[in-house]
Amino acid sequence: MDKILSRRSEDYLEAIFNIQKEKKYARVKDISSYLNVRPSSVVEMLKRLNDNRLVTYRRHEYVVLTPAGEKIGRIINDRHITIREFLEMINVPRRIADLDACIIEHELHLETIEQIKNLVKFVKSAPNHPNWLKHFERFCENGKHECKENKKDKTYLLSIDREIGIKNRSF
Amino acid sequence: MDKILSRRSEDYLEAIFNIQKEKKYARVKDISSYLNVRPSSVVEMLKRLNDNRLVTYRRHEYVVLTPAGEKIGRIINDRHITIREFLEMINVPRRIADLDACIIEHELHLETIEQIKNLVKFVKSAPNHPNWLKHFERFCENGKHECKENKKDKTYLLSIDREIGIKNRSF
DNA sequence: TCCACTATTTAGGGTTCCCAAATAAAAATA
DNA sequence: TATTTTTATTTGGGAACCCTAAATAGTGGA
Repeated sequence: MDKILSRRSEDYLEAIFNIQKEKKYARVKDISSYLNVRPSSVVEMLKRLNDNRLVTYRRHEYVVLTPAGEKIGRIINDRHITIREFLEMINVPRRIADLDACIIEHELHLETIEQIKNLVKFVKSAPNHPNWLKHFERFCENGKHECKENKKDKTYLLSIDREIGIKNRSF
Repeated sequence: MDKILSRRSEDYLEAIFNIQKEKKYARVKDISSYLNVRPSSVVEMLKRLNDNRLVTYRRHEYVVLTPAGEKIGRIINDRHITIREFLEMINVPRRIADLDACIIEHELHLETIEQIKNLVKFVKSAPNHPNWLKHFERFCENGKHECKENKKDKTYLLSIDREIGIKNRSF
């Protein structure tokens, strides 16, 4: 399942996907203003996407995603959200997180996205979630772990070692 | 400090940077084989980079990075390493981590890279570093945190809360 | 019907990269 | 040094992608 589509095509699909969430189907004008390009550019792209069976497009009528197109639109959108969430989680400012998500949503291998998704879930669902983040924030500020090497840590660590089956920890 | 260079130009700078680490200066042939392109393509690019004062290039002589070019080459390479480290840390297979790093090393905002770098440092230097990773691995496998809600955890969490100044935790 | 809005076609442009073939220069070797 | 081999450069072209302005055509509401 190699990369067929240009990233720009994916942008269009994502745009249509998002527009469709609001209004049964997208019009050229909608897409044009969503992506900040001229209508003629949209029409050109729609033809391409239509040829690739990613949208159903008939002149002067409507544009809707085919199942294949919707799948891609959804995936790209999902990646966007995942990446943005991850970046925000590690304190990248929202605006930048969003911009960077726009870029890399197109580029990453499945495995990579999957792991980022896992990481986000991991941190979010951790029993000490808000804590982890606070901890990280402090680390960003002063480069140090704040609760290093005290007794309770060791107790805790050893208790986990036991749980997950590590035998010898060298502190 | 906006983006001037194409990602491909950055690839060339990174290539030259890496070649220079071995052999005072890079030759057309070296770059050509490093990037898997024909010599004529290299020459063309070298001219462009020379015009932009990113390399010093005289025909039939040598190619070296200018300070400006070296700075970029180093930055891109550094990003590559950072991103790859991050991806490997979250269990993306090495090959894929490397490929994806190749792509996104060009694209991200400074702030984003900075935070990824911080994250890697944070995890690596954590007192319970290998543990964190093991923990994450398990989570990837079964989607659950393995040491949830036991007493020792709570003790640990509260101890950290105290340290970083959180008042009321709702378990 | 006529206007205003939207969509489409046409024709063209720009960027970025790449390559093959011919040529030229440099290096190696006889 | 002369010749061969290796490397570099120039020239000319091309493909992929995306975008636009201007002219034209279609659609729906007043």
